[in-house]
Amino acid sequence: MTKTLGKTRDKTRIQRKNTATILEAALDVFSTHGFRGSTVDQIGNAAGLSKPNLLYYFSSKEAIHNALLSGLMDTWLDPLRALDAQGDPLPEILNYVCRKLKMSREFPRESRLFANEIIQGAPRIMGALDAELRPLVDEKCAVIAGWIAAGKIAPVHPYHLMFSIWSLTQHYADFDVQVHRILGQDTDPYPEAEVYLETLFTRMLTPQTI
Amino acid sequence: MTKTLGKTRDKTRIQRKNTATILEAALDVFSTHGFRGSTVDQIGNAAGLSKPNLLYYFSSKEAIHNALLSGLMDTWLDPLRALDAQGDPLPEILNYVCRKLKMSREFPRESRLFANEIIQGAPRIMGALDAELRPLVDEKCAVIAGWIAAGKIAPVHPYHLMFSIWSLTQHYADFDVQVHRILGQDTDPYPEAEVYLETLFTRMLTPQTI
DNA sequence: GTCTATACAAAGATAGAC
DNA sequence: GTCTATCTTTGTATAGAC
Repeated sequence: MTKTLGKTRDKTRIQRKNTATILEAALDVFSTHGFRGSTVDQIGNAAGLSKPNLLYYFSSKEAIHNALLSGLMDTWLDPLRALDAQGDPLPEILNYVCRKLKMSREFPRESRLFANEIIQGAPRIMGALDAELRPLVDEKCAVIAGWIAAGKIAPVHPYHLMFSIWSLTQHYADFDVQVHRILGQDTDPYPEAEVYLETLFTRMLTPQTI
Repeated sequence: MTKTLGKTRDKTRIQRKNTATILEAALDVFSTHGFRGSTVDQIGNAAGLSKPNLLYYFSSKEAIHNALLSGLMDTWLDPLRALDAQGDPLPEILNYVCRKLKMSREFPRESRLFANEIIQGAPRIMGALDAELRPLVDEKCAVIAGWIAAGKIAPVHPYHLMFSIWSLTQHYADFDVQVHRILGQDTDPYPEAEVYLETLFTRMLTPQTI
């Protein structure tokens, strides 16, 4: 609102910074407690801002949640988009598994945010599932079906293969607490998980030449 | 409080019926919205009882939730308890997978209740994880390690094998909405899931004789 | 045992001063 | 842009009539 470019850019910089801080804090809170289980106060505290100030940047609690979700689906699908129909079938799939596992490791909160949303009936991302997820999955499953038909990998149900990759990799983010209760608090499960999953998919997908 | 056995039993019968109705309704609501996302009103409506009447049977919202959780862990571990160290290794594991998948099919709400709890940090069942889940898992993983050492099944990390069984089977209950969005609303995913999982674990665990 | 009415606390959102 | 104070709604739980 001020006239000078300098001040305008200052404002924008603060806004950007606070917006980012809020989203960061909100990710923490929403991913742990779910949408209805989270309060604006909690998010404010986590962000170091007062409740009214927080609502100066976002018009409502739901607006914050939407901002998080709207960016999420895109990022979430990146590893699958990178699956290359022209590549070597088995390595392509193993690399996809690897990328997905890396996402769980690096973005566990995003994974839990997504999981919370799906478990609770996906009320806010049902549209994105139909518009973005399903078409991409259909496309990539067709690729996999092609590889199977060509005898490049062993025959399996492409869609359930997809489900298995998701569930196996996301488990380490979503059920993190349980994994650590079993393996011990100080254990990093990811290195062994990577070995395990590579073994699993290699054995399952290697064509039987007998 | 009445003197005659008849009336006393009548009361008890009503109490049992209403208690069961409430728990049934609460399972519906809690498994969908999580603890903090659920309201006593919702549960009351689902149970066909007024809010105060519901609180006549359970002292608080948390008491209802506790009643559900306390029974859950035991049921949840039954399929794993049945894993028999004396049995044939591969069929034993495949049967465990099968029982676990059947649990997802028959008790999807219980699965989601559990998933909600774990994702949100397991505040109310951390104790049960340490006291019941971990010892049982340790025991059964030792059995599996024995089978591997004896060359009865191919070498894999026993604990990650366990995680993979859980994640693959529970996925069909917890991410039910997503599965149906991908496969179509009217598709029953379980028959093909069973074939897929049997194939997966057979290929992974069959010892390589080469 | 079940209801209506209500107390009480928590949470979302706004007003208005600074 | 940020705060204090406040309004309003919603939600947990209880009081007390029937």
